[in-house]
Amino acid sequence: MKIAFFGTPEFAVPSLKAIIESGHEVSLVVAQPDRPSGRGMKLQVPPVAMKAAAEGLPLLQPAKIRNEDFLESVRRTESELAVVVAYGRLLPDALLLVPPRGFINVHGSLLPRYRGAAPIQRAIEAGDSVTGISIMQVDSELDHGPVFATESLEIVPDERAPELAVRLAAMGASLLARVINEIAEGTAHAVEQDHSLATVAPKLDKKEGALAWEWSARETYDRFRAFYPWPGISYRTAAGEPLKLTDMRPVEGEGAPSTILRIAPDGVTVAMREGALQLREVQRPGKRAVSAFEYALGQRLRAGEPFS
RNA sequence: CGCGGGGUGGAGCAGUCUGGUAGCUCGUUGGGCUCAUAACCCAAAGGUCGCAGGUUCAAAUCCUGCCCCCGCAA
Repeated sequence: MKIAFFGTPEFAVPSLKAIIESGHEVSLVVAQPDRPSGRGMKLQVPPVAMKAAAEGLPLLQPAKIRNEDFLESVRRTESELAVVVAYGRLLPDALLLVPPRGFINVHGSLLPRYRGAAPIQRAIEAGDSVTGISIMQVDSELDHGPVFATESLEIVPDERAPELAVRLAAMGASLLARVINEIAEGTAHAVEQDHSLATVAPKLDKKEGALAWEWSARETYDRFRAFYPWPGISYRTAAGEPLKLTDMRPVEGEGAPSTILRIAPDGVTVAMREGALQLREVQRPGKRAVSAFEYALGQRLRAGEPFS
């Protein structure tokens, strides 16, 4: 089959690779445009675009996909099927109608749970111990179409979003390859989602990473794992300066929230609403990340006083 | 030319605005005490204050250029 591929970040690369290796023809790769980012605002090439270039595949990085020019260039590929994995934009209905077999999507959750932009992070944030991959037919509503296949994956206790994303991306790629073959053979079967069970996983917002002392140690740690490395968990010190908490773990302990229970080389333990957090590494703006112990030394923090 | 912060004994920081004997906590070494998980007491060693140039009687501190590290934003 001729297959068009829509995707942008690292998460989508294994799926693209799986299609290439499946022997089907990748007729076109579409990724978001190169965007300035990072210090100095240098132009960054999305991982999928890099992979496409390295494989010598036809590549488009349109700024707008809601126009006739773009639709026409997809039509010209005469693709039978299109695959979308974390492309980063909603696809217009007119585009969905172009390939005869439509679009299928690799989604990082067990649908109908966690529809939306950040399924992996939201599963970790919620403290879930299991998540998974769903391969579904794209329809005009967000992550709403019938599901061809799912596979679940255990979230290991201390796992952070990037590690889980890597494992899910690999799993998604092999499940995708299987579904594509079933579609090619005509044996694929999609089941409508139970929409009454649907939940939404909105994209992460920077503000969500602002630590509140009313959080329990457990909640904080789950958020930390979900929001790592971005937006991360940060705290505003008494001096009004933001402090990123770049490594932590929940520990036993109790006290008035924000009280420093212990300062030791392996970390600074601070009481939360429930339980305590051992802060292991922190980072001040403009500074490199240092162990929480070193931070405490430099800031002259003392056990028994509030953390700042 | 996107905005901004920082480079001070081994570590983390203060001191820079208002030039004039280099300071704090920790670590290290030696000694005492000892049940000591950073945090018992005493003492000591250890610094070309990122690099180069300039201003000045005098520069960590003011000016210029360069190198390195990092945050924001996306």
